[in-house]
Amino acid sequence: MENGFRSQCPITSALDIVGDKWSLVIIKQMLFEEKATFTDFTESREAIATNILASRLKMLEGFGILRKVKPPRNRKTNIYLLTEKGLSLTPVLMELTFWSKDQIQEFHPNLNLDKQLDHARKNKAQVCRRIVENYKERMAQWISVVDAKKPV
Amino acid sequence: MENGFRSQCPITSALDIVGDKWSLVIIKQMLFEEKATFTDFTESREAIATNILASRLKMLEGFGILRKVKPPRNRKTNIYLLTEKGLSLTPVLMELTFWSKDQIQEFHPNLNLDKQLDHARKNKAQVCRRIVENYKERMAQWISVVDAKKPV
DNA sequence: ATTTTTTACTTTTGTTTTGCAAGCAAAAAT
DNA sequence: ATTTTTGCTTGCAAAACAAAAGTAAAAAAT
Repeated sequence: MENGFRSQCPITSALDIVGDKWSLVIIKQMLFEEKATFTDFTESREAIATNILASRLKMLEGFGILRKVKPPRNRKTNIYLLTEKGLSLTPVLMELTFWSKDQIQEFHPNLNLDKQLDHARKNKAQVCRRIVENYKERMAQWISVVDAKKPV
Repeated sequence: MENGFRSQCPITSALDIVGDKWSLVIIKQMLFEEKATFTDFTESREAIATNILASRLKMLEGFGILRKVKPPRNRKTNIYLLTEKGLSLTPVLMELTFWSKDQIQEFHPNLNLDKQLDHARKNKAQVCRRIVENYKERMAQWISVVDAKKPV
């Protein structure tokens, strides 16, 4: 293979990128929990170590799943934004949620489940679009005019 | 948390179970590549080490994602079968496939992509059902009459 | 303008998970 | 009865992950 991927299988190759303990958790925190800066992530109760966080953010940026922007009037803080490539993992995250609700409550009775999960399950495509739109609206403030002209 | 799960988040909790390097690959090999015995897995080109394979199979069995059966007339070979809990990960695997096709071909141009992926994307629920049915038909031979009476 | 705090990391030092190679006992095939 | 196959386990090296501390630059407070 000799390009870092285990095989030619699309599933295995996807997992070669996001199939570790933290990548999808980071992406989920961005998409659903308003996390956008380095400290946002460190303040989550799902405590990821800062060294791993730094390396995962770098790796995900390298694959174009997220990108860093500087907010205007602050040269220190970085805002991490999901790209289209990252946002297109939304269906994967949704299906993991459905599976969790159906199958792992027996091991973990205290799962925090959205009350509207049944609705989401019946309207997957629509709900997925709304999640992505909501994200983009929330994050629009961080996208400078000059960025907005480029394809994300 | 104190039950082995990182948080109450359904996504994170699903990843606490199948979010490692090999679990979903093993499940994929069972569902799509006819792997059913220990040596079947070891003969795959996605070479998983036997110690890890053994520990993952044990772990997945513990979570009820797969189960072991003895084929009639052979007391040595074990057949590993996906349960309903395992089969219900099919949508996750499908979405990973779609993401792969759309987003990682640029890093991995030689992906083996099914010619019918576009059809699958437009008929997700139907294709998912067919995949599961096909799996069950293929594996029916290993399910003894006595097992078949119990819920899978 | 100087000090303090915040932010975004890096470094160090373990520990755990993964990977490789070999070994092994029971069952099946010859 | 001997050889091969099957389903693992064991021992050790390498890589990933984790906890804690440290650091340098920017921002905020004084």
